[in-house]
Amino acid sequence: MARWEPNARERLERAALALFTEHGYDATTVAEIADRAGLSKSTFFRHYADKREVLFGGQNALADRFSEAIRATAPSATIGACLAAALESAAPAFTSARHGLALQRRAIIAANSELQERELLKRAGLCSAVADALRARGADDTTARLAAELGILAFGTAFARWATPENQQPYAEIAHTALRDLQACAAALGAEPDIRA
Amino acid sequence: MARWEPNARERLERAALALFTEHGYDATTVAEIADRAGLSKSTFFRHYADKREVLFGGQNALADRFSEAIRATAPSATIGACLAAALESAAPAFTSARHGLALQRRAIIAANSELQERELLKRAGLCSAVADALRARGADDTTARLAAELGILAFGTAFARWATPENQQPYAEIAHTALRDLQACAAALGAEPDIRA
DNA sequence: GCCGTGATGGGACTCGGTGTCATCACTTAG
DNA sequence: CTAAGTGATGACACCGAGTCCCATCACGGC
Repeated sequence: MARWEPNARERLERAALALFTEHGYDATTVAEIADRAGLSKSTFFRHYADKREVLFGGQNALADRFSEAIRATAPSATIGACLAAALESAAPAFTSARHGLALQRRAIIAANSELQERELLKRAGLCSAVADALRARGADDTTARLAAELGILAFGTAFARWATPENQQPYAEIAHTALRDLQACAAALGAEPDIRA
Repeated sequence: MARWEPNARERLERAALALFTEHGYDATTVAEIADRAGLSKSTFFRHYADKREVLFGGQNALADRFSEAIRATAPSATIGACLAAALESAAPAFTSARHGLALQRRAIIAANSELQERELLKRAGLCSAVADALRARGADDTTARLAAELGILAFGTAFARWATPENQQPYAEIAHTALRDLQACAAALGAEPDIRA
């Protein structure tokens, strides 16, 4: 595809991660990122719409994975099974090899609210992708939205637990327990006496 | 309190809402907003940390209302009742008198992803406020987080239904049904057979 | 060897956002 | 009544994100 050095995006992401970790997100200039990647500011913005976006390249692929995983489930599968399938489909992105990078990225985002906003937007994107996929299976709107929210909540919990310095457990296991915890919780809340003021 | 014209913030918010509606968010300059409000760019940033923030002044107050409403519930109240109390406490902010402004604001935000990001951040703030309040009542972490997420989801649904041109129903009723719908849904999802891949 | 295509670099420009300093309105002490 | 103090403001300079436009260079096909 690309000519010259074909790894432009990858180089930019590595450079950004390194500089953000070294000097912080705010203190790092787009020009500096581009320089370290051997590119120019113009080229950076040709690859990423935003300075923030350089940290969220993978997030976009996740939405597709989730949708596809749900679309691939048997028509008889329960909604819970669909969510489980979606969360499992993300496993390849969270191997132990990427654990270090995930920690670095997490620390950067935690230190900057601009980046937290972007992460929430990406998460909302995941949410609507899942909800759409569920609706396509025939779930009604409210159920699809709630189930998607639940699924993404479980995903968020699982990811947060996985991306911890002490963690040694593989992502798949963590995701599984997170999902079951939430299911139990939902049952308990749903079983409460009717809500009256 | 303030001297000169004491309505600086209010004037800025009105001016911003008007200009955003007229020319769009992106095409409106902070200097233009300040001009129309009879102030300067410097003063704008003294009142709002951000250009976006001028649309989200009320959101901060909501978090306090929610926390306070939950803290004020009887110790015997169920979690569902706490959520209901929180959502009801927001009613004064959503009177029919403010319906028009809410519609305007909603349209502006819907047209700009920067503003959607900010709204998600504010919503996340509401979420952790509610979760904190529930934890303070003794709820365990997972339950508090899920319940808060559920409550804010219901709030989001209710607000979306309220802030519609055709809507005539008062916010309180809408919030009540949104909450019950979600509770029923949670029960259904929780009652599903155990989640296995 | 020539030309089209596409990735790149460079520079000019706008605007959001920060920081500093002077100014003005109003208050209070004397 | 005046002088000092306080707080909101305005004017200005400055930096960096993001946009636009145009020149350039590498590679493939002819």
